[in-house]
Amino acid sequence: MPELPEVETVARGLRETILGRRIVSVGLGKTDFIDDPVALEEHLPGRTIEAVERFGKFMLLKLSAAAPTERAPSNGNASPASLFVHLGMTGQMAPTPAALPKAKHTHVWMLLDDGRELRYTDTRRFGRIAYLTKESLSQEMEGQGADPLEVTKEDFARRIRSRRARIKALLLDQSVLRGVGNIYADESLWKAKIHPARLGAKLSAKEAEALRRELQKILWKAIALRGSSISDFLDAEGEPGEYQQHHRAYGREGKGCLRCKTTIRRGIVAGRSSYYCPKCQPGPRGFSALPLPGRKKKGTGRSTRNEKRGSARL
DNA sequence: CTCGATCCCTGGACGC
DNA sequence: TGCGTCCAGGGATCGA
Repeated sequence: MPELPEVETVARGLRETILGRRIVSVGLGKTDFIDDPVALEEHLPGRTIEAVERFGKFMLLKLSAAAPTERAPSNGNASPASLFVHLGMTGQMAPTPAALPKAKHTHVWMLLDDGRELRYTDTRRFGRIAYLTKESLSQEMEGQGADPLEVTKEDFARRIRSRRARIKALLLDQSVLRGVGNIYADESLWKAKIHPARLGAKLSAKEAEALRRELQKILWKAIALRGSSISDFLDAEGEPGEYQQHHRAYGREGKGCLRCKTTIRRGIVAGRSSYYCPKCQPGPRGFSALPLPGRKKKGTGRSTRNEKRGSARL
């Protein structure tokens, strides 16, 4: 699940390896999840990758204006443009020698002028890749929330404490903050001792500021460790990150809290699994955790279908 | 405004 | 060994 630190890691890797390269041609595999695959074939060839930027959870490969020669004298290719890349859950983007066989689920490959191919693979196809003009780019950008690495105390408090949604939902909402996903939301809430199901408006100014600080510290540290590799995240060099070894809450259901030894529990907040310490992070009234995936003992031992709704209404 | 439900998609884990 | 089911989750969308 590439979140901000993982996407930043990929972007840094791409900056080291593909800047200045020209795209020669584009090949397409399965394209049913791509908005406009033809635009990739039409508008990418001939352009140089001049910059790689990260914005929240997505990347922008900034492209030069295409040379106005050949059979495209001067159509839409005359202006700079961008290649938008969102890795979704399982997306990977990496340059590979063109001679090497393509990995399964390689959906887009861009032949570069040095004989490598910039390949986009995405097992589950939750990602997104699109050619954007200046206009469609600015349309993408509007509605994006604050950069969590840069957001000020005042701005963060305003975005959180004025809202009646659960804090977890707010952290995940890309129009509030761009780049935070399930892992770093849970990690920062644990560190700041705030229960994921609490309402944004119910956080004190002090709590909101603690959350902002911990979130920033965690994100910077995760970037330094090249992100978390929990399922299949690999950076542009095909290397996993290391931050998963530092998770304090995420994925630790049933294990002891690293501060107080209380058993870490899991509940559903904002439709997502949320891991928290019931003692360090006191929950709002009525919130109940999912039953621990326990031993099967009496009867069937199978938990029933409706037990899984461990969320709770406030 | 906020919520849950549903869909998209594949692979890994698990029960039998 | 194999089959069925559940689950992971970012984001869009729809109805309550």
